[in-house]
Amino acid sequence: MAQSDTVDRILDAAEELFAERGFSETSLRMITSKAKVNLAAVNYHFGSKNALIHAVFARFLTPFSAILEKAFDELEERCGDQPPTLNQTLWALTESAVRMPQRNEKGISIFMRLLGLAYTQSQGHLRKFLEQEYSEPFSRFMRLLKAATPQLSAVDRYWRIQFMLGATAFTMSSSDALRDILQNKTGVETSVQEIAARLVPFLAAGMQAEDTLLVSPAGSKVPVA
Amino acid sequence: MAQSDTVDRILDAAEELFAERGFSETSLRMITSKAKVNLAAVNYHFGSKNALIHAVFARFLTPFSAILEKAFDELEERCGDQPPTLNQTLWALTESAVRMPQRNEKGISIFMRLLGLAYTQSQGHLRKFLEQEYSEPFSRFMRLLKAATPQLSAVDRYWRIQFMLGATAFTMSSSDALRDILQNKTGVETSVQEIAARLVPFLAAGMQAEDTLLVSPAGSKVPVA
DNA sequence: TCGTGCTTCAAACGTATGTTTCAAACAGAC
DNA sequence: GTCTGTTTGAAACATACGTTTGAAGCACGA
Repeated sequence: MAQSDTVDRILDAAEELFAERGFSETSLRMITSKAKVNLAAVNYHFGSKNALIHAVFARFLTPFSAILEKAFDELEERCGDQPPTLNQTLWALTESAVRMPQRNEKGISIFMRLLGLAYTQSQGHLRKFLEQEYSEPFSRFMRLLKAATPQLSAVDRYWRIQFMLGATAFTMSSSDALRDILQNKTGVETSVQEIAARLVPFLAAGMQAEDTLLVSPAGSKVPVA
Repeated sequence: MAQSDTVDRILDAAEELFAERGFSETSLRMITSKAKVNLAAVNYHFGSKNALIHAVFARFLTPFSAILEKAFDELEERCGDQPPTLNQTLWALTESAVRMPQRNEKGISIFMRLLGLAYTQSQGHLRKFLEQEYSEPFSRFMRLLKAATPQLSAVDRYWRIQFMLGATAFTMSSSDALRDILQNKTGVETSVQEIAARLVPFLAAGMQAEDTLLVSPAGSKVPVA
């Protein structure tokens, strides 16, 4: 049992339960009983439930952001003086995610769902934690996106990035369920890699859409700055 | 006070608080004190907290699905024998949402956020309720999407619809926060209508993207059926 | 062998939740 | 005015939560 795997068992159970049910809907008692660990162990090892949530994210995000930085380094080096294209940037991101060493087969989709929840559930402490700890790779990604889409206005780009985040987080967060539905309907099996392969062209096309309509087809006025 | 506006005051307060904080994070005591109503009134009028959640959704969705059906009727009539285009279908949806009679200025964004939460927070009872009550307009929308994208394989269409749902639900569910961030950064004000006006072209372009990559640029094999 | 520091354990703490109770207040019909 | 059914009110209920406590268990160097 070496240096007590209690910590890891708690993290594994918490990660899975949080992804399934959300943060407030998951109690420490659920976590500790799934991890086969005493209730007090969470507060002993982590201090509080919020700190446990942070630890779950840190265990994944810290190595991921390192891999991502390296991928961006390589990409920029390969491109020389001209900025990487949108497709290249998006692929660098998804490849980094897919290449992450995974604890189990559900690894990626669990974490995508957690990232989606982090954005969606208004857990103030989590947002603060993520912004403080991982602002650098995030803003670097934003800079690459900006360079890859010089034709967009800042406002257009801002919203389209939100749309991309949404499509990604949402799809990946429910990728298990969506895969199962498709399997039942058509018998088609789908891997996370395939989903990514379908997602990237969708995002790139949306990001580079030409027109932002000024007036809806039905005639209602829609002012756009 | 007619026939006791207690019910409406509860619904108003619940709607707003749910949108701000999510369902489990909002207690009945918060709701009743905001509504200036006795705690027991919720269980008296609605039966349970879950039933209150359903009532909040029903109050908006029932008239909305009626408006939506009418919009689809008109659209199909206008198009005669050929199916409505993708843009027309998406606009029929967003126009219906925007044209809904609103209780106050926050009306739409509150409800968009609630819809996002409904998809995101895994409240089993809510999902069941929505599927049972509003499956018809939803599946009609799916049928229109299918007719509008005959060039897509069933599998491609399936995934791209998920991407659209994700971008929409995610953006709308955090539209307030995203608007505030943009306002702080650039001073630009944004209405829900404007977000929709930016979202629709993004979705349409993504939906009609030409290529589904077979192999990632970095060379990893990504088999696509 | 003993003692020390870290870890586990069962139990309890205080607080907050959704729900129930039952009496008081109320409205409208007779 | 009185009766009847509906709505409100204050209080309590049982349960679940995150957290704390203090004793027991354990590993390991002196």
